[in-house]
Amino acid sequence: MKLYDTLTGTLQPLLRSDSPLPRPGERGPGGEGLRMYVCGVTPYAESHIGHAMSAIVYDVLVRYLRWPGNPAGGLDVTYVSNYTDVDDKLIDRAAELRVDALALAEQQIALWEQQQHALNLLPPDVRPRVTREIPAIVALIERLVAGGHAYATLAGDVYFRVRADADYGKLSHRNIDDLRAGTRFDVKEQKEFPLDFALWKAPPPEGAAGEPQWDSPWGLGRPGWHIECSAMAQRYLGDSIDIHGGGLDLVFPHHENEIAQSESATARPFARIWMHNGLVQRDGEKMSKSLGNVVTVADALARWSPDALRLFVLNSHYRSPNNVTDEAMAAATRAVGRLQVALRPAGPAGSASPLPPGEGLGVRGPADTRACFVAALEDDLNTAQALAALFDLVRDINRARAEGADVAEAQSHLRELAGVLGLTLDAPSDVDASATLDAAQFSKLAKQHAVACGDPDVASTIDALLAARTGARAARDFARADAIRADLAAAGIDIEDTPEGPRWSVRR
RNA sequence: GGCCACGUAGCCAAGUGGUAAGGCAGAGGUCUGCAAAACCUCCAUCACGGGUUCGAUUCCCGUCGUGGCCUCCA
Repeated sequence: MKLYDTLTGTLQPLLRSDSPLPRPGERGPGGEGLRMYVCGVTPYAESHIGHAMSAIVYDVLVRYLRWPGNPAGGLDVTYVSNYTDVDDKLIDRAAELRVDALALAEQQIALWEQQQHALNLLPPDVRPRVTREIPAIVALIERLVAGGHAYATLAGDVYFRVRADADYGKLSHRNIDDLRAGTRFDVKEQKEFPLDFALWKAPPPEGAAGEPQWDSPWGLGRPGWHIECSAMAQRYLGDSIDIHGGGLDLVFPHHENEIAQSESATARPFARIWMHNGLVQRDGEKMSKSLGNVVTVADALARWSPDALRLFVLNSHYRSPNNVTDEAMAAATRAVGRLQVALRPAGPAGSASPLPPGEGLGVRGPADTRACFVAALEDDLNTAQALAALFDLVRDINRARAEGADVAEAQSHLRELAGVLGLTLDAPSDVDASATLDAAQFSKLAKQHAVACGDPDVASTIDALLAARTGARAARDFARADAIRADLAAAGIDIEDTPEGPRWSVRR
């Protein structure tokens, strides 16, 4: 598999002959498999669809790498993603809300974890939090100070010495002079150099009201923004990792500073591949609080299914910006429906197909679909192309089924490949969905059409109405049949007549 | 001001030095009592202007436009 590496600006092979990676169940030379670290959220406010997009991208990468169907035969991946639960924004936000900063973080983390589950995101193997990693962070800072890469000030802050890092700027492809020209710092801080950044922050002179703080060799304080990721990646994955991921907006300064810290401390390459996902836009504009166009994960889940959201994300390349529009989301919703329809059982049992499995499946067939799917993902995780292969298989399945062929095998391929992308394709049960509809409205409909129904629940009422419609059709009373259908449609129930009888579904 | 991406059909969006996947929408057809679903067919010359090349949407330069980063951000 090749992935685009921000550091070199090129596609890099993930698996190199000089660094054989272990298979599932095996242990690598260092006792670890493929090591992947992804920068998680700062839990100071509700997560938005940008966080969801990022999480979905890395989720698919992990699923694919672990999938036995990939050319490497499935890899043992250790996936670490952090929570930065101590941070300026978090402290400011807590002060605004007059709540405890750590409590705010706790609450937001709980919400986001619930949403991650709803989004069918695999939990990372390790979810470290800054507040629980202070010793590792302090140890790393001490190491940097000892090596001359950092210095403490009289105020009790510790700064990273950017000028001591010869290749500072290599990840974001800038040089110190360009960066310096753009600085807007007040130089009242006791920095040696304007670009030096904080590793450890002493409480402000006016007092650290409500700020979390810990003891350290430099006095009370808290970690700076970037050091936590260096420390946590190192603790859980080692000095050198295989993949480091995050949003494109983290390239500078966050990842630039991480690479500076980690490599200054260890003198070893920090990550083999730096992966960055593009950012979500809303109607062509950046999502931001000031524009008031932030779509939270809760908003998104209320409007669109997890599969639709995921398909929307995967329909474009992970490095491109992804523009969320109502129209695009509606298209994704319909597309998910198309995948679901292809997975419906072929027909009534007993009408067993005379064709052996695999026959009649068009020119492509499941094997070719798999090959296209794999080739697409091998090439820098081209999920859009992988999806195209899935839709080709959908067409083949529908066509073959119409011809009476046995499509069960092809369907299981479709289900498996969709699963690699994290698509569940489980349509929520219509009976369940109907429970949320207005029962009174439907019983009124039943009365209107003079249909008797013993059970008051919506699903039973619909079944009774449908039975009446079927009777009307048999009697060629199409006016009555169509009136029932029209009234159900007006109430949000769609009807399809199939060889097995009428099928109803809740319109979403 | 500095750095960097991108600009493909009505919309979303892959991709390639030799005339462009897929999804949604639309048109016609098959099926259906009529629909729906499904299937078949149709629907773009790739922002604009130069250049390199036998040939560019794909490479180079410029223009315009959009977006990102440079300060917090997935």
